[in-house]
Amino acid sequence: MRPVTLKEIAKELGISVATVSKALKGYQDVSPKTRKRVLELTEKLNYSPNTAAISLRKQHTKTIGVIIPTIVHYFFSSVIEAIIKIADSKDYLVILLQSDENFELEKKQVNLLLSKGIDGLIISLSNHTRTYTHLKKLQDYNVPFVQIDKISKIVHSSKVIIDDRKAAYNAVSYLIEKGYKKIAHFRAGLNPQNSIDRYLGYKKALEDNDIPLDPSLVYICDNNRDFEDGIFNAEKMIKEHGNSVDAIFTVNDMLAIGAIHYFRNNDIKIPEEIAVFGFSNWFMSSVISPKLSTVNQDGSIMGEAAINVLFEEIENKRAGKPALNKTVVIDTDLVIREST
Amino acid sequence: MRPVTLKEIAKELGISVATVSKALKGYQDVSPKTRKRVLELTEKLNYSPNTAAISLRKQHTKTIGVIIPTIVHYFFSSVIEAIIKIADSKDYLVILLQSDENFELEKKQVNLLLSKGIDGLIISLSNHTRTYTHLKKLQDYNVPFVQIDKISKIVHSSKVIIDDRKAAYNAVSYLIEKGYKKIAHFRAGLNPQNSIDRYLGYKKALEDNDIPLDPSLVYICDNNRDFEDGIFNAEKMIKEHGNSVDAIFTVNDMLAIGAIHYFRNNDIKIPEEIAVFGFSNWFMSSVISPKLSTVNQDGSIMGEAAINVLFEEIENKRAGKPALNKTVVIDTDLVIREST
DNA sequence: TTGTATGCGTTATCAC
DNA sequence: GTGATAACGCATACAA
Repeated sequence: MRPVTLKEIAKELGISVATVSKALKGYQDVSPKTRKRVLELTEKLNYSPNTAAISLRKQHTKTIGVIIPTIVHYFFSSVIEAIIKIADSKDYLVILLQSDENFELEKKQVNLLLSKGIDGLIISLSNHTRTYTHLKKLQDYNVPFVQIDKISKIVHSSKVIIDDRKAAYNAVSYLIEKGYKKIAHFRAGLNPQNSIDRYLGYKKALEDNDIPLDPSLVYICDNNRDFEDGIFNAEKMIKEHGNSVDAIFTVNDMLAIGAIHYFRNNDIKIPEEIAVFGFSNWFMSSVISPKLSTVNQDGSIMGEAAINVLFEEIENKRAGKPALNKTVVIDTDLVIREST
Repeated sequence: MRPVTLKEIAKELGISVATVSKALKGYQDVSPKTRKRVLELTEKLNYSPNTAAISLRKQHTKTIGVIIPTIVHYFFSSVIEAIIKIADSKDYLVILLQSDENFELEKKQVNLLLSKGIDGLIISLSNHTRTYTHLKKLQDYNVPFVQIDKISKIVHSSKVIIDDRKAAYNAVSYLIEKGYKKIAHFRAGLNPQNSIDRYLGYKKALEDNDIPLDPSLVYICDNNRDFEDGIFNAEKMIKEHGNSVDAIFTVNDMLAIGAIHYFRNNDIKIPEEIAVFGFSNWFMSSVISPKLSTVNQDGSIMGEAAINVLFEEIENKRAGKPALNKTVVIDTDLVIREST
């Protein structure tokens, strides 16, 4: 069985394709009687228009692309879920691609999506993205896009982010207020903007409280195995600093959980001997023991904001106006649990 | 800037569209000189063919659909990741939809995808799907699809599943061998095939070891808040049976983790006083304390199998052959950790 | 070796 | 109120 087409409907009814089309679209210049016949038959035959033909004709696809570094990730999958839900409710479909933190792949995927003719794109950059010709290309072709979470500040586009610096600042300030003095930081690689900003927030909080920054307390965890990295660096830290460190602020929850894992296995009490503060508020962080204090970063809210901004941009483009290039900053808050 | 078309290339070169098209497709009946000119110009102008036009012309879209009950879920997101990766490597795009365990939505999404003209579909049914006209419709329109994980046995299609019954049987048998005698079961709702089969495996293992099935030890957890459900039913169980129960086998890890949470908060020692055996091997299960024994169910492997079978079906259809309707059973194994 | 013509399914313009 | 017809961009059978 093949999908029924306008032509077949028209033939069956003994009228022209044009009339059928107009009847379906509710044009006023078609007689009620004809409209009724058309509607009945299309209903009966379960007609649904061919998307490719519409895309070709109307030059839009009603689909948007989403490129994300990793899908199996509590935060990102929440983002994706929100995007898909809202897109679906507006009859947009979403094509999901995973860059795998691989810049070349990311570039290829943008091109793929471009040739596919998506109506818009939501993208979170890989950790290794340092050139932006692929994003420029989107601009050249006038494809609306919004960067989320891991963004490039120098590319002009709409953005949805959290204020990483401020969030980190707040977390570390909280630790200091609580009386912790020697606070280590487990950061990610040198490149991702997130990692930089969270580090900067950490640094600023120390400065503002007259605690000198000790570079030997900053551990770079960048081999993409966060849990193991957390264990590894916790061990390293204890070797290098004994039990003098009284708190750690980690760039994400997984690293924190790895560290907690190490401390528990080595009978180091949390938070008595060392406090641990994470970042993201993964579901997991409320389930492990001790429950992790962390920065709450809500994926659903970010996803929702992203798709809404994207729709605004699409709307805007349709109206012939220039891109909005707005930046939405999502609120974060501190979730204090047992680990601090 | 608009994407360049064949027509423009042809005009620029002073040749016909047909020749350009053929040159690009590597047909032999075009002179090397012409081909070279075409290739150079398309390269320079960054030509990439319009997907809608190709879809319309060739009656395929090079995209497949995926419908999943919940995206934010370790197992399913692993499945999705694997599907996307392999699809991407074969230049197929994937449209992802979430049914949210909602049957009406699932139906609507199948129709949406159908009118979109996907080349194939991978679907995992919602817990509330009990009629299958939407799947039949896929068959009517001859759209290859494969059911995964949560499937309907009565719908004929390719399937990728695990042997839930056997896996559950093995888990419970292990518990019995270990000496546990009064083994409770936290199951999911009455409908999903998974839940039924795991229950059946549990039951069979008891029978084969001459342990009478005690219906009061089977708890139905079906309000979609697994962690809380685990806590709630653990409490209920203790109230009803005191400390006479010495093990629980749960239909998924989240439920197990909820139960563990309750036991720890109430100073019930695991596994000394009660053992807990989960199902799925979520990442989390190796990170909590005590580490959870569980059935390992690998999402990547299932995703990979699903997309490969789907491609086989697509290939098959293209060759004009009838659907394969093959069933792939993915191996599971027991991961024994600290909770048993 | 190249070009012409046709059709994929739909929409929109314009004539009737 | 209805119907040809062209166009969207591409691929292909056939003619030249």
